[in-house]
Amino acid sequence: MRTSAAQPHGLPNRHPLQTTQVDEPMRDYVQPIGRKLARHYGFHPFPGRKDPGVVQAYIRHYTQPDQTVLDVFGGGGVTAREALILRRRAIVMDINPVAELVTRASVLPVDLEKLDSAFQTIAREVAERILAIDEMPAAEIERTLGEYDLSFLSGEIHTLIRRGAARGIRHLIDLHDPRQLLGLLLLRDAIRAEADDRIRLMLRVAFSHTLKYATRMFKAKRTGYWAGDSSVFLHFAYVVPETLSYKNVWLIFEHVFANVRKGKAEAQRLIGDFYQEGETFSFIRGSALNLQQELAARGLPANEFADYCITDPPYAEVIQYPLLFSIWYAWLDVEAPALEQDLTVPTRSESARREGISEEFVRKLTASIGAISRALRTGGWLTLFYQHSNLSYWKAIVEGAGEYDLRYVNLVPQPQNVKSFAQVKHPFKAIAGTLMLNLRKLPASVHEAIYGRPENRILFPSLHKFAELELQRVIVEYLGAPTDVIAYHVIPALLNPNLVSGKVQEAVDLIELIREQDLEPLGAEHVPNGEKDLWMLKPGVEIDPALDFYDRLRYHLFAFLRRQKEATQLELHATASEMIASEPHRMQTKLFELAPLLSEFAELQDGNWHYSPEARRRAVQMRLLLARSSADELRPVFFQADTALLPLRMQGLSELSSRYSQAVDRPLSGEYRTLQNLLVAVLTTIRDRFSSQLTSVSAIGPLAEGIVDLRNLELEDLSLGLISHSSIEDAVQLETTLAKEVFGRVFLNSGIMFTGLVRPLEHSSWLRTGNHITLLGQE
DNA sequence: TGGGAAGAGAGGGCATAGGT
DNA sequence: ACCTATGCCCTCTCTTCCCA
Repeated sequence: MRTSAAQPHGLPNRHPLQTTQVDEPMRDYVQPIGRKLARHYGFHPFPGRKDPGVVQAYIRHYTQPDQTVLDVFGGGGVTAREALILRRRAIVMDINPVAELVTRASVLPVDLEKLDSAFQTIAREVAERILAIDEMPAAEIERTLGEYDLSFLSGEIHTLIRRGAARGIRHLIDLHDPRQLLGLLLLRDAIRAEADDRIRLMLRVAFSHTLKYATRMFKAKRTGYWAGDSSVFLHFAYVVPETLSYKNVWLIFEHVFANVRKGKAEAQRLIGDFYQEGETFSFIRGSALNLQQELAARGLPANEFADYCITDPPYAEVIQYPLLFSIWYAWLDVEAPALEQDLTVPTRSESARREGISEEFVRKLTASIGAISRALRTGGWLTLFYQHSNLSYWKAIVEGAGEYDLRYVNLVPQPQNVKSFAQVKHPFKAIAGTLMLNLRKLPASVHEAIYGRPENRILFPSLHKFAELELQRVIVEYLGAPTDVIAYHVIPALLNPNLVSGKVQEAVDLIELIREQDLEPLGAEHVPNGEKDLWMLKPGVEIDPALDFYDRLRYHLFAFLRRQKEATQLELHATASEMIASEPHRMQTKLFELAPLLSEFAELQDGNWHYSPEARRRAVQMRLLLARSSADELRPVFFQADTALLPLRMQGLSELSSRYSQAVDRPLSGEYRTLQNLLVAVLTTIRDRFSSQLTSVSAIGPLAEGIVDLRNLELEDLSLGLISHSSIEDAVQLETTLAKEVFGRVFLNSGIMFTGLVRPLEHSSWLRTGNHITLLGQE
């Protein structure tokens, strides 16, 4: 046991580094906000976009305004935009010149009136001529094309991105129908004539966006004029469908320009005058491998300048970015980046595939992480998006990072709002989201003092380790777990990140193996009142420190009390102290009462705590309702409640909880969590504001009858038990207030449109008829 | 060992309804 | 007229699995 007698009261100081960074990593997933922001979606179809809500939440958590956020694989520029909007300085890097074009264009201040008049000028110049191409005889098109220098499209398309029907296509010029080609040339020259650099930049973004529709790779759908997609974004390859989906270049440009303008206006409104080139924003075109050199060449500080880095590295050869963008490089007349400087390795050799990991890629990725580490201040965080089924890369990243003082802290599974058709088709097998890898730049000793992890320990070097952690998480979070709960939680977790590729039996065997090693049932003599037996961790098993500290402490006390059946306050304090002492950095948090933790599985009688299966059941149901949701901040509010009304509310909530867990199986799971969070917010607010007037909150109507589509949740579905001497007038008044204040407030806070909830008058008439409100499970 | 079947993969956009 | 949420639709290549 570690002690720190040198410090007063035996409490160690905060770790010796005076950093401005938070010690706590992000621990929970973020509610994705999807594609509704015009500044990200519609502005440019740059592939690999990340959910802006996730990026926002991470930047907010890890930084303060005016601190510096770094992204060395900037891509479409989400990090840059969100950082500036949040008033953080952004330094963004990418090797791809198109990434620079899109990112710069989205954050630069642009005079929108000038932009509009520039568009009008171009329209006057070429709109009619481009529209007339559709009526032009083929021979005349050929003759006109002959006047242009088309050598910029003579480049050969790499075989790695040429697929299927596109095998008949060899050069970039083959990708266009002659009419598209002529239209694009006219448009390009008109844009080139624009004198204002920033306006021209915006027009070039619209032009590059136009390229998505103006190639033979675009396949239109039967419905709608713009419906369809280009194979570049659909398959990350050049695929040409059998039938040509031709659209006139001017009509495309007009359509696309409107979207670009809309996204620009939105970003500009939010960034305002915070943008200052070189001051609050820098874009560095170059390879992440050369971060320090590129910064130094621009007279920028190269080391220890960034407070936080969030980035989404390419993963090996999944997408061949340097090859995929060749059509943009040609049309935008920008220099293609050198292949050897790119991280992705353009190879598909059989041997590389069998080995499952490309050494060259790992070497480059590790070097990039080294460059990030040098750029970070000590104590700074690095968040990596990890979306790859091959765990070898994961291991390589974590091991490699340690060499640069970047140490693994934790990992958060992050669901995405946007579901691929693969996910819709195979909800339990396809990758359901991203893993967020949080690392921190700290010397090993400090890192261990804070996070209690030996530096050489890799969290998930194997499937076995992953399964072990998931199993521990279920047992620790839910205070022991019966067999079926283990199966229902751990197996999907194993299947979800695609670690076992549908090999359910293998996962089951693995769980069985771990169970034999690490778990034990407590035995019938310890199970009171016919309670289902719970699997517990064997006493010697070390609980993974990546799990939440309070969860672990609560579990520790739970396991102790379940063995002892009853214990004095003193014994429990001794047990807790022993565990806290093994993690001295925890002592700095203010001394807390054990009672709230204990009350989740025990009752106080005659000065002794007695194990109570009923208390555990209630607590677990609450945790299931609140578990792993962004409503985490609400959790303490619930458990702090010290009023006689709590049991009744718990009853209603428990029932709701079980209804909702049935609803999870329905194809709603995307919306399910949002609505669950919403409901928790509603109920919490009701509790906070109206507890003096209410005796209970429970579910009625469709909610009480069975599985219900949560999207149809309405005020009537919540039953409010009024104190007995309330008059009807009081009730109506209360409802009106609820509808206006509670649901209105939920709308404001969560940003979720839920106007259907506000129907006070109808609900009032329901009350006036003298109906009794039925509490669930009672008369 | 060969052949066939099935699985899986860096999402995205338009149409529509219903609201403001 | 405009905004927002929701519904629905869309690919082809390559690997792995299964069975003869």
